Amino acid sequence: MEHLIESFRQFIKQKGLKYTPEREEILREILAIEDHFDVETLYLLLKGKNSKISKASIYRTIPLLIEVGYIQEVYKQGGHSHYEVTLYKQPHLHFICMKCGQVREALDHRLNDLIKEFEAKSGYKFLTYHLEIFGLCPYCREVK
Amino acid sequence: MEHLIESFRQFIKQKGLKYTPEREEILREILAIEDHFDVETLYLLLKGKNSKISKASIYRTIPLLIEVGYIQEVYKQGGHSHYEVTLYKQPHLHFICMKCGQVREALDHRLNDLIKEFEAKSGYKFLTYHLEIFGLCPYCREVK
DNA sequence: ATTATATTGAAACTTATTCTCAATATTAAA
DNA sequence: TTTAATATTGAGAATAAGTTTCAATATAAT
Repeated sequence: MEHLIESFRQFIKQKGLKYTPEREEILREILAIEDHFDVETLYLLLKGKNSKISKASIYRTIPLLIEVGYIQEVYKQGGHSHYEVTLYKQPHLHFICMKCGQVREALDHRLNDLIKEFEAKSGYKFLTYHLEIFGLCPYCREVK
Repeated sequence: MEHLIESFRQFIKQKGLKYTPEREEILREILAIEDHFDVETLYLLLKGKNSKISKASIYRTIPLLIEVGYIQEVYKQGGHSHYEVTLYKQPHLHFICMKCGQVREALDHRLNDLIKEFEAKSGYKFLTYHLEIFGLCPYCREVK
C-alpha cells in the first residue's frame, strides 16, 4: 500500500504539481474501498472520519488518479459517474440493469483473448477496456 | 423505412403507450440522420423544419428508441450524451486513443456471439452494449 | 526566509436532464 | 360517434453533477 502512495507522490511531483495531505487522504480512502464508488459515497466516507476534504478536491483529484492508473470510470448511473479501483482487478465486463440499477461483473478469458487479438491487429497499445452491457436483469425482465 | 416506422408503432402499442405524431416525427428525423447525434443537434434540425417538438419530448422519446433497438448512447462528450443510429450498423467497438482522442470503430462477429452467449447464461435481457478500448494509437505509441 | 505558484474550501455558476402541470390528444369501449 | 380514461404534450421550473471563481493558505524551490 505504501508503495502506491509513494508512486502517486512521484507522479504528482513529476507533473510539477504539489503533493498535499488532501490528495493523499483521498487516495488512501479510495485504496481502502477496493471496490466501486462514486463521489458522494467517497465524500461521506471521508466526512464520517472527520475529514474536511471538500467535494471540489475530490473532483479535482479523480482525474489524477485515473491518469496514474489507479482507478477508472466504469459507468454512469443515476446521473453521475461511478469509479472502481483497478489496481487489484482483471479487466472485466459489467451487466447493468437499466431498471433497478443492479450491476454485475463477469470475467471471460475469451473476451480477453479477443481483445488481445484486436490489439495485435490494430497497431494500438491497449491499456484498458470497458465492456458495459445494458439491459434488464432476470427480476426486472419479468416485472412490467 | 416505412417498415421501421410501423415496427415502432407496434412497439409503442404493445407497451400500452399512445402513438403520437411527435414520436413519429422524432423517429423520422433520427432515421434521416443515419449517424451520430446529440439532443441539441436533433432539436435544432427539427426546429429548422418548423417543427414544434420540445426538447422534453426528445428526451422522453430517446429511451423508447433505445429500447426498441434503433439507437444507442455511445459516449458522453462535452457533458452530454451522444447517440448513434444502430439500425444499419452491427454492434461494434471503439478504440479510443488516450493521448490524441482519435476514435476508431471495429466490428467482430465473435464479439457479438460472445455477448449473445453471456445474455443466454446471465438471464438478463440485453438491450445494448458498449465496448471501449483505451490505449495509444499507432502514431501516439511511437511518440514519447 | 523569501517568493512564486499551486491548492484549498466554500459558494456561485453552468448546463444536461428530469419533473410538474394544465391543456390536449389518443384509444378503447359504449 | 360520443364518452371516458389515461397518456402525452410544451413550457418552464426544478434538480443535481460537475466546474469555476476567489481569497486565504500551503508547498517547495531558491
